[in-house]
Amino acid sequence: MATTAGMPGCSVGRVGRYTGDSPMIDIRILRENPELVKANAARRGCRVDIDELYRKDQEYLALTREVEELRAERNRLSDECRTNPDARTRVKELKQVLTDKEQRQTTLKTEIDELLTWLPNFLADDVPDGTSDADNAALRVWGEKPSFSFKPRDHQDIGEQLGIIDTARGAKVAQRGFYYWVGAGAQLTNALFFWAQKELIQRGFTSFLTPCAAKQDTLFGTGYLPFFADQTYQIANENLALIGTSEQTLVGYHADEILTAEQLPFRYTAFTPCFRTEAGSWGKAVRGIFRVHQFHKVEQIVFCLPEKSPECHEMCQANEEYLLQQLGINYRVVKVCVGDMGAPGYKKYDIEAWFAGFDGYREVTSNTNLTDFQARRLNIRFKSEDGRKGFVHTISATAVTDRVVCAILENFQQEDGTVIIPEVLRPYTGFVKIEPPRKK
RNA sequence: GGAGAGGUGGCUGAGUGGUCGAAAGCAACGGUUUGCUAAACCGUCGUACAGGUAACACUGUACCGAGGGUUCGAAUCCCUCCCUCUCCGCCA
Repeated sequence: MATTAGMPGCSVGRVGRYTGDSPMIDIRILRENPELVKANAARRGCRVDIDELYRKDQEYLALTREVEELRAERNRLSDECRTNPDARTRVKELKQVLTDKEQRQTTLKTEIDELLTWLPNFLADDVPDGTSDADNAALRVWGEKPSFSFKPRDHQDIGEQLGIIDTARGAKVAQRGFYYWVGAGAQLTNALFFWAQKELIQRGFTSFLTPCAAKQDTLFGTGYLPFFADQTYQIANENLALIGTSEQTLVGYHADEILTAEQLPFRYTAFTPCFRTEAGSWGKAVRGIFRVHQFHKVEQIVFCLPEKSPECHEMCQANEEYLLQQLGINYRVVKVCVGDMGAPGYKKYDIEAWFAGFDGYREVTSNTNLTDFQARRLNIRFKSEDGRKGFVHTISATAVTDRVVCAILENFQQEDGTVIIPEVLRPYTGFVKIEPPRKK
């Protein structure tokens, strides 16, 4: 997805839980090395004026020192009032000066926070330059493309012919962009999701069923606000949105908590629907159910110590690839370039599976190391026995989605119109192939 | 949806205008005693930011759900909001 990062001034209202206590990025980096922040923002297409931010922060710092001194004086005088009534008049005078400065301080803080809200995460050294998915760096390919003695159909055609995908009724009942899995299709999809969770649980993941709605603070904390505000379905009359991914509810799970360092990493998985408005994506990949308003996903989330996040990122990647390998789906791994990565990301891999009907590779999963970006916003810290403290790092990775089912349909279709079920899923489907409905 | 109760430090729980960043207990940490464990006793024990230090120490400010108000001074009084819990009703 193309990034829309960096739209300062595009107000999303009073968004987020951020009250100024946990900077979006470590504000000390801005203070000590504004050029670094500036270069990063520039590379990521973030339009926040870092010079302006720096100036405001400096003014804020100086003003804060003044205000604190004045308050100290006020507190001393207040105390004196108990024995010396004359002090009252002096305090009153002082208060006027103080109030003016405090108001300026509040204004500055608000402005600074608004700017900080839009600052993107830093980038890993090896993130490729580029502006779109065309610039992603191919890393490796696994498996072979299936060969066909006929022209393979895409999942839309297959789904219709087998009667297992119903987009027409999805549109009738909900809207275009919603769909039904029907019969063997629903069974196959359920099988995939159940199997994927089972595999992850065997690798130390804890299984979750999470809320499918989350409040603004949670979306803000996970970085979906303000950066992807137009992607979320807001629930009318509620401070709630439908989740765009269980990442939001799984990472938010530990908001405002201090995790025991020795117990990390925490590995979580959940299966949820994911709701996205896909505003601004009209005309892109509309065929089939590749880009829809509701899809389903088994997610991997990791909370870990900062120095472990690259390792955990690779661990999630290995899990994703393992699942596709077990399914026998040919795929390639790409390292996502700057322009194709969301603002919260530090480093991201996508997996693109082969889609025989589409005759090309298409994104099925993604895996992002967010470093401390979410942890700062959500105030998720760790503490170790030796007293070390800090913000944890989080990894957010797909395990499987409906798109993987689509890849199965396209890659394992047969000339007779049936689809062969990958072996690992057969214990969960109870059948080895999907056959067309009998003609009456 | 109807009725009520309440939000204080890791937990329990005092605290109705200053000496309260906050009693007490528990938990935790350090120590003494002990053949070991337990117990007992002594001590330490919130967070963030700014200043300060080689690093500690230390100093200041803020924080008792959130925001605003009254006051020289607010955990404490007033207003608004949020949240949680209990009971009743309905219900997968």
